[in-house]
Amino acid sequence: MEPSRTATSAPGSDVCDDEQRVGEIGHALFRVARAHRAAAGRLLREIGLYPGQEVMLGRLADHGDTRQSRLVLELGIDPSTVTKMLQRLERQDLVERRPDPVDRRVSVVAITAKGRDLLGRIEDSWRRLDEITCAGFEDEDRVRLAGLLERLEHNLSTCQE
Amino acid sequence: MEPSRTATSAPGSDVCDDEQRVGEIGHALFRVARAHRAAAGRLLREIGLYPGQEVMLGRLADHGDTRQSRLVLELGIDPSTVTKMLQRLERQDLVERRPDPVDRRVSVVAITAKGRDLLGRIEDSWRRLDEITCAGFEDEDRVRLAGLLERLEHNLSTCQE
DNA sequence: ACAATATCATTGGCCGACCAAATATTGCTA
DNA sequence: TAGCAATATTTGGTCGGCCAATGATATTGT
Repeated sequence: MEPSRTATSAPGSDVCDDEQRVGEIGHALFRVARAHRAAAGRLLREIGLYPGQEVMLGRLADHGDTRQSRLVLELGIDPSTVTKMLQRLERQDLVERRPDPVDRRVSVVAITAKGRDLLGRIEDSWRRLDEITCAGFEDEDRVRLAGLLERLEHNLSTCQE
Repeated sequence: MEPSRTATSAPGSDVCDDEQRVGEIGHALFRVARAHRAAAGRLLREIGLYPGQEVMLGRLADHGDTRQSRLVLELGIDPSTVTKMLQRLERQDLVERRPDPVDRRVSVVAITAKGRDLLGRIEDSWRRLDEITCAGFEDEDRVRLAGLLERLEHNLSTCQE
């Protein structure tokens, strides 16, 4: 979503500084997000993955067997997205799913050895991506940006509930 | 793309501060981007649009008749994405396309009156989104964030070329 | 004048992401 | 104990986004 420039110059109303800046952050965030995701996509494609899949694998590697409903909560994505992503990762033998012995509604997910073998390369990919993304940034810049992003994320997750 | 925590604790190597922070910005950016786009999606759905479409309409409103190849360059998205988005907007009578009288390879795009009627509501949507996204931000915060995002975008667009 | 190259847009395919609806199962309450 | 609510997952559909390939047209070089 990006602001239209015509919108802020409605007939008969002066464009003050506040109005001029509305949408500016959203505008910039949208463009950065798209470019970041595209760059991630290019790097991940080198190891046969798509953006988002590496997050899933990393999380499964960290936490071991996990039920899908927990993945939905902790990754913050739609249940159907989790199902389809896992189906694709399963097809590539990177994860395995099995029914819960106690609760037959539940699927439990685990990373496979093949999936685990990718973790090193995944780490290399996002390291390279961050080197690109934050080129020229001092530690102070990174800390400041991380703080601002955290506040944005908090604002956006609050509105979602 | 998000860093795996296991990755930074390789056997036999101490985890220093630098390593700990690798991927952190990318990690945060990924989550903020997703939440921001999801929130944009919800707001835009109220007026029958999808994220990205409002950028297209805004741009066409600002610049009048535009060839598709120029849209590709200025919006920074794939030609096939532009084609398909315009096809959907055309189906909704929000844009119209016609062949260039001089160069038969070229399609020229313009916003329709119906599309133009949406601009006010588009402006309302991104205004509301920015209010949510930047809740609690002082002007200084906004300026600082805008500057940092601009640097990120520049880094990411440089790597793409 | 013709061949080679470049440009423009489209198609097919895949993916993550969401929304809506459906199905199966479990838990809770009267 | 039965009925209902809640939970878990899946399916179908849509969209933006990219990659690869293709066809039509224009430009450039010989």
